[in-house]
Amino acid sequence: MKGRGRHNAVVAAARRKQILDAASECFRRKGFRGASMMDISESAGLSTGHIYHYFENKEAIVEAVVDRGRPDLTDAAGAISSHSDLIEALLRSIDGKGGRDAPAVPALVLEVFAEASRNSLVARLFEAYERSLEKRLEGVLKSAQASGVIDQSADVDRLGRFLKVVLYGLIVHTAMVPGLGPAELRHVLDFFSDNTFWSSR
Amino acid sequence: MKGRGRHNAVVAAARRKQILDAASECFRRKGFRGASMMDISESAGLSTGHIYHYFENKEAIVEAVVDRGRPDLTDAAGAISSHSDLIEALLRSIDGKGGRDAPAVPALVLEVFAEASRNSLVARLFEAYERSLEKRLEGVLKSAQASGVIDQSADVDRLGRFLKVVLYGLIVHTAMVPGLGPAELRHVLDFFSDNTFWSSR
Amino acid sequence: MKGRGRHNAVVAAARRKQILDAASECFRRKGFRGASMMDISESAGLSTGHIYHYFENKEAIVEAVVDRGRPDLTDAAGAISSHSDLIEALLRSIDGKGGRDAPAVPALVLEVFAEASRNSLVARLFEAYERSLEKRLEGVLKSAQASGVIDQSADVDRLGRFLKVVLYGLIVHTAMVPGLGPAELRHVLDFFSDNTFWSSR
Amino acid sequence: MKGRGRHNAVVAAARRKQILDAASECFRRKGFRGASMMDISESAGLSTGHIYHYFENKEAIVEAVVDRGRPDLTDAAGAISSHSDLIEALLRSIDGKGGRDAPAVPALVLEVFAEASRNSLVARLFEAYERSLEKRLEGVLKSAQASGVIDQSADVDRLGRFLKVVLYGLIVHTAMVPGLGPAELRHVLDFFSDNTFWSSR
DNA sequence: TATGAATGAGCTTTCATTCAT
DNA sequence: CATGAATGAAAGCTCATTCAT
Repeated sequence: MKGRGRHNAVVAAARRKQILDAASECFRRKGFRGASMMDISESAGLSTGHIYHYFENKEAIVEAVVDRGRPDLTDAAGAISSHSDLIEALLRSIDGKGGRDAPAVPALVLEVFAEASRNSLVARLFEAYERSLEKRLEGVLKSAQASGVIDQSADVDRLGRFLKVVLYGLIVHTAMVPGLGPAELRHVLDFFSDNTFWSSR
Repeated sequence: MKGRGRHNAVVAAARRKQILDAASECFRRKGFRGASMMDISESAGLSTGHIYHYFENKEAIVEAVVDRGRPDLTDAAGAISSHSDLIEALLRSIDGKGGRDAPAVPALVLEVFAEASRNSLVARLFEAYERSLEKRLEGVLKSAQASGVIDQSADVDRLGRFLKVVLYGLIVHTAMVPGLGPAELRHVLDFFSDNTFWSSR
Repeated sequence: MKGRGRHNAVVAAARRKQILDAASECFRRKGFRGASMMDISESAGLSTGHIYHYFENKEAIVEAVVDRGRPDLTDAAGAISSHSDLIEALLRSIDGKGGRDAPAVPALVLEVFAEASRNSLVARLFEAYERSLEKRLEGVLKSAQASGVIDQSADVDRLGRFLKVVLYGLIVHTAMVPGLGPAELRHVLDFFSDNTFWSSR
Repeated sequence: MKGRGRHNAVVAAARRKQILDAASECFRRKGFRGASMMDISESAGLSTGHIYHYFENKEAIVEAVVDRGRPDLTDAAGAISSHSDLIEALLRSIDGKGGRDAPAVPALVLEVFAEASRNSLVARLFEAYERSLEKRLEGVLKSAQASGVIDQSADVDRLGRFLKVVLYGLIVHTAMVPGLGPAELRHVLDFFSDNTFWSSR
């Protein structure tokens, strides 16, 4: 029974992921309100009713999707020993590579931005998102400062706050301009590095 | 008949504004999809059916709301003779003071960002928004360069592109963080001016 | 005042005709339910509200349109001295030339047929239509019998009843088959005359 | 799963029939436009929304109702060995006994006639109806000719075209005159047989 | 566990009718 | 007489959610 229980738990986790993957894709394409439960169930390959075994309602799915989009902190502390490392680390914060369970697709993040301004639960989740992002930036910047990429005298807190805003802007920009790849994003960030406080160039 | 016609035109324009004001508020609070025609009509103080005398359908209202949020270019060319002037001009681009018929409320702009990625008409209007913003920034930066606030050797184009991203980020930030006022925004932008290419500080 | 009164009556009659003409056309194209009061008012070239000065409501317009479509009896008693005369007289009963104030356009008559089976007032008007048609046929047939075109021994009553059914069928056929002109209709009726009771051929 | 699938198919077919029966009755009483989806759903005994599991929209219901009213051809080739047989076969073409899945209720056929002149899809279905009727008449007449009921020299094509018109007229007549039973219809058709080309009387 | 039939509230939109001007 | 702004009651349709199987 215990073995079966554990097996069930594994299957249940897989089902939840299956549903959240489908939901994320639907939300990205149609928005939280535009995507119907049937869209999601068809996309996930199971029946509409079955979804309600894993999530209480649509709202719960939205929350779960928003929640797992939060940036992961574990791998962020990689060594930052050059400009390139820094830029790459920043880019990873928005291109989804730095996500936890799922890529933080920009178009979906925009949806979260919009939803957060009217859904208090999503707003709270967004705050967690923001905290994660700040922590991550702090880690990256301190690592960069430790290796001398950033000048010792730089105000890392202010720099972090500014960078957060820049990353938000990049998320918007990436979602809106279809063909925007990492190369173009790097150009924007390069400008940033050209005109500042870096110790070694 | 002519007098009546003119009177009607005036009243009609007032009604349209009345509807768009109500719709903007509803959209801001509930989103484009979440706000119902009844929400809008009640908020505007007229019957649901009556709205259809002024707008063909809900989509047309969305378009009109999005369209009138586009930044105005006319007053952007004020003289930029100091850092403060520049920062103020930039802030005006996002706090709605620089709008045309209506303030570009950040939360509403977020809605536009999200909607643009799936509604082609809104996407086109967003492009116009982006062009307006670019033009406006170009004007501001050239004015700043002319008066020596920005160094002659600065690459105004790249600077403009970067600033656009920063402004997008500020819009997101402003919409998400409730108590964020001009003072805090100025702090973020101050950082920008501290670390760059300015000729006179 | 009296002169003005009479003038007003003339204008009023003209307005009513103007409205009924427009309504007939709209009803023909969209059906009684499908045509809106706005369709009719636009087509008539006056305001929606103004129509209510001349007709109590839409129902009254329907009735008036149905009523004036009733075949006219006055000119039916023309001499029937040959087969051709007879066939032409019958054709006139359905092609609208025999109408009173307005042509009995087949597609509109179909609308009346359908409406009559559920609208008791239209049903009563249809009965009047049927009586008129019967009277007309009786007149035509008696005239034909008087001139020897139809045999004296023919049962004019039964023949009339049969012809009425044939005419209903022709109305349906004419409305449904787009290119159906008088020539084709004559062919159908010719068959009728080929195989019957005519005294002189 | 398979058993359930088959069961579902059976239930689904029953539901479709249930809906179409209810819709036919509603359409007959109120017309295609006059009958609302709520009328139909209440009459069918299920919820409004549920109907949309079986039909894409109201238009699809109209089509299905019109389509299944088309005369069936399979049983039309019964032997026609007497006048009575012929008359009965013709009557069966309009009284619904000769229909496929559902009786072709005259009042409903009138609705189709009227609708066909403005709804292109119904128009196409009506053409199929007309073809079916023609085929059926052709079969009946050839059978009658084979058994000598109709003279060998008769032009069966022209006769068929004429009969089609007569049948249309009878449909109109039947729908309009409430108490019209088979007996009266037979009288009208009897007249037809009295005055023509029959070989054996 | 899994299905999808079933519900009913709510959506956008249309339209006959009224009425202030 | 004449207008068309204004109303509100449906209309067709969608969809989150429930539940019998």
